[in-house]
Amino acid sequence: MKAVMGRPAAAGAQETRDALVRGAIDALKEQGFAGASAREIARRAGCNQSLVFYHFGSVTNLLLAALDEVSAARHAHYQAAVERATGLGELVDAAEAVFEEDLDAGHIAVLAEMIAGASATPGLAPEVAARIAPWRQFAADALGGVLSDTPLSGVIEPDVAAHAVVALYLGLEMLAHLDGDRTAALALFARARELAVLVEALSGPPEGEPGGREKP
Amino acid sequence: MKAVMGRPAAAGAQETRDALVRGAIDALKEQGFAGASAREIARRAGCNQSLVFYHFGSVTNLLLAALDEVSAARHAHYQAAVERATGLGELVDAAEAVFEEDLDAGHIAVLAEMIAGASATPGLAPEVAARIAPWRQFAADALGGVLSDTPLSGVIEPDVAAHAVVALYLGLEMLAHLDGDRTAALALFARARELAVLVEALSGPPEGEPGGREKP
DNA sequence: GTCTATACTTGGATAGAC
DNA sequence: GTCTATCCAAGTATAGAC
Repeated sequence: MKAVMGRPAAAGAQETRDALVRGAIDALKEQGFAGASAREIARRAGCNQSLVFYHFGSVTNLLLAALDEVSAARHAHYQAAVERATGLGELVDAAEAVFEEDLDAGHIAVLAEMIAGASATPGLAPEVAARIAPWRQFAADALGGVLSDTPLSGVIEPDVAAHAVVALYLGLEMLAHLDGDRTAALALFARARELAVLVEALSGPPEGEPGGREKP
Repeated sequence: MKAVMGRPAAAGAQETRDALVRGAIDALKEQGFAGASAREIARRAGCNQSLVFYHFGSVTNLLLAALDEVSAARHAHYQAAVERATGLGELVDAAEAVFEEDLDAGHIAVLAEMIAGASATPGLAPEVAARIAPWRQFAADALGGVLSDTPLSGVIEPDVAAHAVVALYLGLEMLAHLDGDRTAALALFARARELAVLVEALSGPPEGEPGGREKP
């Protein structure tokens, strides 16, 4: 009843891999790229340092696996949050909620530290860049779907704005993490919401959903 | 004819300090926080590794000195560029010009790497944060002076927007540096300029400068 | 002030026992 | 698959000669 599937027989291998990835995420979040050593990650994972190399070949590969994990989890989560948003204001709401979650979980910190650390390790930059491209694409899709109904559609290109959103997201995370204070970022989301509803008002109420919402 | 002033007698001391600071800036830019070691910096400065500790006490102190140097140079330069801008559109122009200069000189990279690296070294975060506060303040002043004449003055608070500007600046630098391509950032500045002149048009032409500019 | 030499520490990576 | 033991490279920092 064992080793019947394609999965290798040994017990706990996947658990160890997961623990190492989790440890890498936490290490990047709390100690940065420079502090995310094989020894530190293994300590957090509760296993031996050599397992980093057994399972991932190198520390760099493990860090990239951590970035993959975060990217996949985020993509699914963003998708769900954004699909619920019907207008620009709701999109800002979704962005704020997701921003706080990411901040707590250290997801954006992983991204930021990997970008900053890419300068140190030859060949790492393109790998990181390839894993960021989907984020930009996703932001572009979300913005494109919402901006089309507003007067901004003529002056704002979704992919240009998406680049700004990703950059802003990154910068806000770094500043918030630096001084352990996210109130400045939250104030910004609040203002963005005001601007969003202002723009929505300019575009005029669409034919659907005139006010009260009734189920047919 | 020597050692008459308050300056210590020895020759070339200040030159060495400057070379080390310059080496630290370049190392942070090209190899990141993790690659900015005493040995690497000294190699770039063309001197011995031990001089880092003689002049600055520790690598961390040298990196902070590099951040100080960049901050001071930037502040003076921004001031001059912003004072020339009379409207929102010209402010965007100034921001773009300064952004490219900073990108080339590695100034923002120093900032970004120090923020990212602050997680690795205990006690570094508040030091870095203290050196960023003036940037935010400066952006707030520049925005406050320009926004007051536009319809945005009611919905945008200068210090909130300043935080966003600093964060965006940081994020754009990181992304541009990551894939060695600043076209996405430049496209963003182009769109921002369009939006700026659009807002300026909404606020109506002010009494001064109706069109042609004549010297009285 | 600058250099060489060196002590000490940490980290990446591999070999081999279990 | 996991551990211990170990090698080697690189980094911080200090001491002492010049």
